[in-house]
Amino acid sequence: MKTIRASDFSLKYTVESAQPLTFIGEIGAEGQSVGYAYSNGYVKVRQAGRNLHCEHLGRIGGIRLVSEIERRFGLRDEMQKVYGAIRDDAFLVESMKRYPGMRITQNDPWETTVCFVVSQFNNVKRIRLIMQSLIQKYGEVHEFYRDDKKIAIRSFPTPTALMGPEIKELMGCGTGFRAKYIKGVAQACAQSFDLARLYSMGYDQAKEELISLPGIGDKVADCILLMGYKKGEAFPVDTWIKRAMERLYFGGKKQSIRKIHEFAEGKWGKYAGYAQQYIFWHSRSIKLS
DNA sequence: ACCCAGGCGGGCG
DNA sequence: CGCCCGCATGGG
Repeated sequence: MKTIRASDFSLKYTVESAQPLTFIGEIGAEGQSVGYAYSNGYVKVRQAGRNLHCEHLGRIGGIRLVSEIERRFGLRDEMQKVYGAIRDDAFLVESMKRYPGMRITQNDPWETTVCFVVSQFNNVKRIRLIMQSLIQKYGEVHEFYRDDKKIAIRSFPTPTALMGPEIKELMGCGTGFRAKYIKGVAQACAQSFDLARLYSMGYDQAKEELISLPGIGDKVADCILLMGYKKGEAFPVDTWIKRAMERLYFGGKKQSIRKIHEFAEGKWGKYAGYAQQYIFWHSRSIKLS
């Protein structure tokens, strides 16, 4: 068990706000406990005020626990700079007031890719169900012992595990018409496409690479770049963001996705991803229409 | 019954 | 480019 001190951080808002949706267990009313499976291990994090209590079972990729938690939950982001950069609008100020400490997480690129391929033309609750269903059906089981109690955890299925099944079979997990994309992306990532290569690429090039994969377009690519690779200039434009941006900055007039990208890049630069997250979660919660 | 959900691919002008 | 359509599935 390790304890990390963290200010300007809310585990609850961070995990609830529809970022990659594969955590284990529920966020309670207190909001303060969450578990994640790793390729051969399990991490549990609980927040009590400014203290973040972390424990792990098994390995977590050979990385130090504290360092991994800091990286994953965005604890190294300088929130005062973030807030300063996006505080130029009443809507954003209100969102920051409602969800203080909501951070952009950084998740496994492969898991993030599948998550946002599944997200297209779908809703948050069902995305969570589908991801859990894929894990249950195709994830590898790992067993750990704590206090003589056996704990079994399934990790997220590898590309190889998801390229094998027939499309019909993948649809059994509720993936619908996205099954063919999942299979296609899995095949590419298992054989020729190296997701790890994108870490060192610039935003534009990495985005172009991702869009070459089946089922990944402008919006899904931005989600992967933001929440898988932590490229801060990524600005995913979904239906909520498009509506909100048109209303907030274009007098309610319809805009093309490209126009919205240009505006966001000019206004927020490398903090655009954070602006997006605060606009997205707030407009969704108040059902801005 | 109808509408929508963190879109994408393909076809058209 | 921009526009339009179909697409699986489940919940309001």
